Amino acid sequence: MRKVLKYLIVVVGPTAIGKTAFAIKLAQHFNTEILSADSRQFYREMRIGTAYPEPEELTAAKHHFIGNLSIGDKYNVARYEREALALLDQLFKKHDKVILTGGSGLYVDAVCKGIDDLPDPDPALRNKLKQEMKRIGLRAFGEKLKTLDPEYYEVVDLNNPNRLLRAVEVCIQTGGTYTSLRKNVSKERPFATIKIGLNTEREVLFEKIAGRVDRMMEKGLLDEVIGLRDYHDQNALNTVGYKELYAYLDGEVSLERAVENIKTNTRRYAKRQLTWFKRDETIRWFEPEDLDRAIEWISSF
RNA sequence: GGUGCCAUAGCUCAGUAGGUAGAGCAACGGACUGAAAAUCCGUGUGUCCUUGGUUCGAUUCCGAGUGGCACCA
Repeated sequence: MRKVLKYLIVVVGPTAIGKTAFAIKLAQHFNTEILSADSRQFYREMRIGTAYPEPEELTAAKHHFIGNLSIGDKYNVARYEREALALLDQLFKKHDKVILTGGSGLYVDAVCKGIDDLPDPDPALRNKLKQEMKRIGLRAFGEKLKTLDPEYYEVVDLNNPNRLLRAVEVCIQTGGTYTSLRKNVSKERPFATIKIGLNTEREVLFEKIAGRVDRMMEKGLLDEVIGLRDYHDQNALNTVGYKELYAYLDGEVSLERAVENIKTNTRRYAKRQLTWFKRDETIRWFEPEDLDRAIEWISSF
C-alpha cells in the first residue's frame, strides 16, 4: 500500500512582501490551514506594529500561533518547535498539505530541520551572568568562555554578547561544553517541505515598507505603544515599531524622526531576513503576484 | 538687473599649501541553535557642476557658462 505523502508548504520572505495574503490564498486553494512562524505575532497585544492579520484574514483561513501568547509570557524556539510539530501531527490527519508562513528564519528552520537538544535558560542564572558580563566586560567574559569551552571560543563571535552569554550559560547548566551539544544536523520529519520565497526588487520592497509604516501610524500604532508602556522592558517589545516610539515617548526624538527610524530599521530587518533565507538553496523564489505559478509548482510534487 | 557666497558619495558636509579624495547618516554584503522584528561583523559605492586657460600634471589656481542661496535694487 502506498503511503500518502504529507507536505508542509513553507512561505518565507522579507517583512511587508505580502506573505500573509499569499499564504491565505494558498490555504484557500488547497483547503487547508496556516501555521505562523512570526516571533512577534505570537503576542496578542501587539497587533498594529506587527502587521497582525486582519479579522477578515483570520477567518478566511484558519491560523495557528497568532495571538497565542501574552506579552509577559516566556517563550522560545524550542517550545515553538515542539508545539508546531505536535500541531502538524494533528493537522496532517485531516490534510495532505499544511502551510507554514512567517519571517522568523530561526523559527521556520526549527520546524523544518529541528534544533539541538539544549537546556532552556534558567532565568536566575541568566540574570546573574548578565550582571557578571556587565561588571567584568565583554572581553573578560569571553575569557571565561575560553576556560569552559575552548572549541566554541575559537568560532564564536566574541563581540556578540548574546552568543557569549548563551554559551557560558549552557556550559554551566550542563556541566559540559556547548560545542558537544551543537550537532547541527537536520532531523527527520514525517513530512516533506516545499519552500516558497517571496521577494521583489529592492526599491519596490522599500516602498512597500514605507507605505506600511505610514498605514500603521494611521491605524493608531502610537496609541498601541502608549497602551503597552508598562511593558517597555519585556523582550517582546524590543521590536521594530515599538522601540522607536518608546524613544519618542521618552522625549529622545521627534515623532517624525521616530517614524523615519521605524522605516529605516524595518528595511534593515528585511535585509537580515533576506540574508538568512538566501542561503537556503531549497527555497524557490517568486514575486508576490505569482500565486498561480506557485500553485502550479506545488502541484507538480 | 547688480553684488557676494556656494557647487565634492544617495543626503549633510570636510579636504587637497596643485600629484584623481574622506567623515557621519543612508545604502550594500555577511554571521546566526531556547533573546531571532533580537544580537553581532564587514564594505566608500565618486565625470570632485560644465567649459576654456595656466601647468609635466587642475577637484584644487584664473576666466566664462550653468544652477542654487543671500543681500541690494
